[in-house]
Amino acid sequence: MRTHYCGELNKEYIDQTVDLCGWVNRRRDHGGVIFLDLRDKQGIAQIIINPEQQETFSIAEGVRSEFVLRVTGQVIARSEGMTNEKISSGQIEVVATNIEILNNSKPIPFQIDSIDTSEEVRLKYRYLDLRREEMQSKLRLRSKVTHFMRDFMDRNDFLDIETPFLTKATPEGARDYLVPSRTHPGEFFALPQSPQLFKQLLMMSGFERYYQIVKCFRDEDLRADRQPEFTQLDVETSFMSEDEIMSMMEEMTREMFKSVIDVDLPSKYPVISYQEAMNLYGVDRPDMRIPMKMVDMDEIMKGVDFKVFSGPANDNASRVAALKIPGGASISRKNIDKYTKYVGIYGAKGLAYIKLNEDGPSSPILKFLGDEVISQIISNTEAVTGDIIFFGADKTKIVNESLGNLREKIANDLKIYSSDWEPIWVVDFPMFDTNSDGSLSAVHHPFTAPSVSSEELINNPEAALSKAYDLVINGSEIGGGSIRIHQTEMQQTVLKILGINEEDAQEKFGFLLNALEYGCPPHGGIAFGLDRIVMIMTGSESIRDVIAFPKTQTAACMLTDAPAEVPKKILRELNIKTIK
RNA sequence: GGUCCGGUAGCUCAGCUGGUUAGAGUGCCUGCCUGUCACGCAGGAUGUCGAGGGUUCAAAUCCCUUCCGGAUCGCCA
Repeated sequence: MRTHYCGELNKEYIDQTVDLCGWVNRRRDHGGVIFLDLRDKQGIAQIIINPEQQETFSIAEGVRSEFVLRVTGQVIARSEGMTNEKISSGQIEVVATNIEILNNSKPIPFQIDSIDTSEEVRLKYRYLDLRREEMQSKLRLRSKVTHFMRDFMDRNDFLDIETPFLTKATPEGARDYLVPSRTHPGEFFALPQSPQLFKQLLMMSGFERYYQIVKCFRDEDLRADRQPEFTQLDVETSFMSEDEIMSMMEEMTREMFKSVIDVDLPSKYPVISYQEAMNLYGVDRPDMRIPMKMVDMDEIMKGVDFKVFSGPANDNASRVAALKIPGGASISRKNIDKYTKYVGIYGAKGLAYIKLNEDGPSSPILKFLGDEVISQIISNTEAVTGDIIFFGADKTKIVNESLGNLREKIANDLKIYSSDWEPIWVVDFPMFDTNSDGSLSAVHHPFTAPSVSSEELINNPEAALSKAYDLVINGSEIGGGSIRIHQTEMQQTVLKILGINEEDAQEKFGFLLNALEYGCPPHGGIAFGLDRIVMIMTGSESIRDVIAFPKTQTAACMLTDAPAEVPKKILRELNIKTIK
């Protein structure tokens, strides 16, 4: 139907006769001459209709926004002063000799070239929202990313193997999405939270290198960066060490950033331990673009006559830490109140601070600390005039979370970034987390290998570290993986520590335990969050902006109105009775 | 489950210390206009003020409940 795309036309096509197909982006009717901006997937071209072309002109008079047209015309140069720098075809225009209306359009609920439409409306008319150039380019970039991933994995001898969506509920972890079985009354499949066990089984099957770009499902509350169904690049290898896997995945991400958005990531990504990340940045996914670190104040504060600080400083489960903001003395009282409120959501009871003004330090807590302590604080934080120092003093978890998140919030508010792109590996995660009831749960997942022997593990599980690694870019956890347990005894030990008895283990994933006994190779892998990668590459605020048809915060689809009730007859077939 | 913000014309929003017939911009419709590119000018139509209940002589406005959207804590191996 077409010979060219609107967006590709430029001076080189002058005098050519072209057939264009697309949507009417805008119509400008001057009475005697009509301009149409015709839009296709490549861009926009201006069509001009002169009254001499009587038939064409009368068609153009009836054309409205978003009509679908096929336009035949001649490319001509625009005369000086009439070019449009905003569009790629702005040097030329097309004189229409014929217009065919392929379809008309009702007036659309919002303008395609306007961004200020509520997300609610955008999602309801997602097919119109996706016509916007911003959305088109984000999904184009997403396609480039997946294409690059497949190409890289294929070049490195990885096999793309599909795993089931209808599978078995996993122990621990997130809430499962369930699918009723018609043929097994009262029984349910679970949609996979990840293909974890299947990819491990593929290693036991001898494929050695597996990958898949695959949907995962978790029935948990949504966030700006969390959807109930999301996509992973899932990878598993045999006979590769942690270092070998990390270095290969580094190469993958480095080449990907270069090829997709022309960004040069460092030739070697820095590595930080979980413990150090928590101490310095308060989070396990540090944003290394921010040139600020937390400074430990426990030693300095142990003896001060100020219980708010000395209490936590002398308690092993607590800490006192400082966060210096360069140039932060200009932060207003009002904003300090705002930040105090902000850290409150993480449980902090207050936010002490010292401002370093021209005329010396100023702070409501100066009188409690004394000159010597204050000068120690200033020297330890390397603070200078014009800075502000914030303090956290509480349970370690509260201090880390409040100062860690405050660090990111202030950096964003004040635009304190030392660079644009900073990847970092976080390693040496603990194996287990202690629950409120004293029981243990896996930090990564129950198949992650510890970096200690099974004797050491059972003797002191809380202290054991795992062979897990997360890749963090700009404070966003974009990938995580581990070396897996490949020996039955170790796997049983871990399950035992997690409080899963042998019977339960057999019932829940006996297949994996059995498979371990038939020559399971050492193996490990990683999974990348595709949506989050595309988010940071496109600078999107919301994960919904990089997914064609996303769900709202209540996990509903505004377009299709899913989820929906189903006829009683169908429920009966599935042996399901609803309570409500 | 908790906290916070929002819901008024197709869209974006103002109005909210209660008080005449609920406004603006934009879109839409009509007319005029031969160089615009967010064209311009003139005129016109368009509202369950998210829903339900309450207070009141009177509710978009105050109170309660509820639904929807968003941010976030918990949750997310």
